[in-house]
Amino acid sequence: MPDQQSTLRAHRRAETQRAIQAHAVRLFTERGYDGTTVNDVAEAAGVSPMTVYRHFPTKEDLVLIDQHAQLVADRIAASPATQPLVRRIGGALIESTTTVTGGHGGGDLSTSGQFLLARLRLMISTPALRAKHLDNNYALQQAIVTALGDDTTDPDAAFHAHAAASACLAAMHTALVRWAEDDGRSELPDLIARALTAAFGDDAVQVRSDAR
Amino acid sequence: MPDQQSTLRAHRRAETQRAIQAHAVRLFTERGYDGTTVNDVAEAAGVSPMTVYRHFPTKEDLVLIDQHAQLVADRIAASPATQPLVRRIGGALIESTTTVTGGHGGGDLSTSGQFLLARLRLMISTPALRAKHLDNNYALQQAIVTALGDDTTDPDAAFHAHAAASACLAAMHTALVRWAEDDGRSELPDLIARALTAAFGDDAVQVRSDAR
DNA sequence: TACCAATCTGGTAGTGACTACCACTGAGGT
DNA sequence: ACCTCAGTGGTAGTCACTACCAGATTGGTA
Repeated sequence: MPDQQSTLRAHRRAETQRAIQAHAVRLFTERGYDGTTVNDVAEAAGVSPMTVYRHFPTKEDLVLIDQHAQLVADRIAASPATQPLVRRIGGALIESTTTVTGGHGGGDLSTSGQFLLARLRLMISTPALRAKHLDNNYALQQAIVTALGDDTTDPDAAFHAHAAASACLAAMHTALVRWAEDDGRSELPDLIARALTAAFGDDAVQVRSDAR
Repeated sequence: MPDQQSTLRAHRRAETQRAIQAHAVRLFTERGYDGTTVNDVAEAAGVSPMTVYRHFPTKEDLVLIDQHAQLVADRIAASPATQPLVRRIGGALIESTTTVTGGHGGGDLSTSGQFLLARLRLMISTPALRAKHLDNNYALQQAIVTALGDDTTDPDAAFHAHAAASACLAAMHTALVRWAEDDGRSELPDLIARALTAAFGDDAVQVRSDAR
């Protein structure tokens, strides 16, 4: 069965994709996003401009592509439906972020953490990237509402879910900005929890083990 | 003094700007945003493509430009600093929206209301417009935090303000989407109030005179 | 082993948004 | 009447992105 149908092919594809993205983020950081053409990225990665477009539909996706959304949606669907919306969503955001950043202990970041930080800085400072990233967050909001699984027939319930999800994601974005300003020195999950608390009040976030 | 320095000139400038935008929104609605070129808009408005770019820096701005942000910032600055953040911000959003939509009584919309609705529909359905609109909301968030006037030296206070502002704006955006889905039949200020309540709880929105 | 099919890659020639750079016109104030 | 300058238009160019087509490599098959 074609599950891992051609490991070699898939692996090579993933590898060139990773290489292109790495060169892109490096060049964007060095020369600026607008000061770097897609041709520059292709040349640096040793491929043709065509190949870049095959792996990344747009120039923005060279920075923005990740699989965070799927992670969050899965956590949402797995959360107990008895809790209030904001807590379900906020909890999923915090947990999935913990997975991504890895439970490193406060100090310096791993290589992947530095890469994430570089991408985040570009997202925040470059208007085109920031705009598309916010739109991706909007798509994530739709996914979250779907994953909540509450009855979609009641328009009021759907409205409630959308309002809660959008507000939670906005708070998370605020935490991401703060994290980038701190150069990743703080614990991102803690920052998200604090942002949620700041927006919704103390009862919005579940009591945690308080590892601070 | 050059306050109203050349009424005729300023008036003509504002008039062509308005005409270009009207034709743009009409064409985008008829043929789709991506299916309409800036040249098409220029031709329909009877000006050269150059002139369009003089008045609107980007194609997206043909739909997005408005002065809502200034209205909100003014209201924020005028709000009493004693109230909680979410209430100050939410109140300003509701009040400024009431100003924009005009206190019409439930039924059909004025011409300007229809125009606003058409623009909003484009913003929601067109990815490029949606992304830039969300980024404009992000800029508004910065403006709101500044207008709050709380001491900017304390990073924690600033973080709190950003989290609250972003969450409020997200809730408002949810209300805007719902309003567009209702074809503007509901009262937008009421929808915003409901979205804020859905996200933050009953105590987030001030009790209103209930003019319904 | 020879063959087929699908995928990966590269090239060419566009379209369309947007940006210099320059020239013309007409309104406002002296 | 003259000067200034904002407003407008034209040309040529850059760059993101998209068909359309062609060669190469890999995986499975007769």
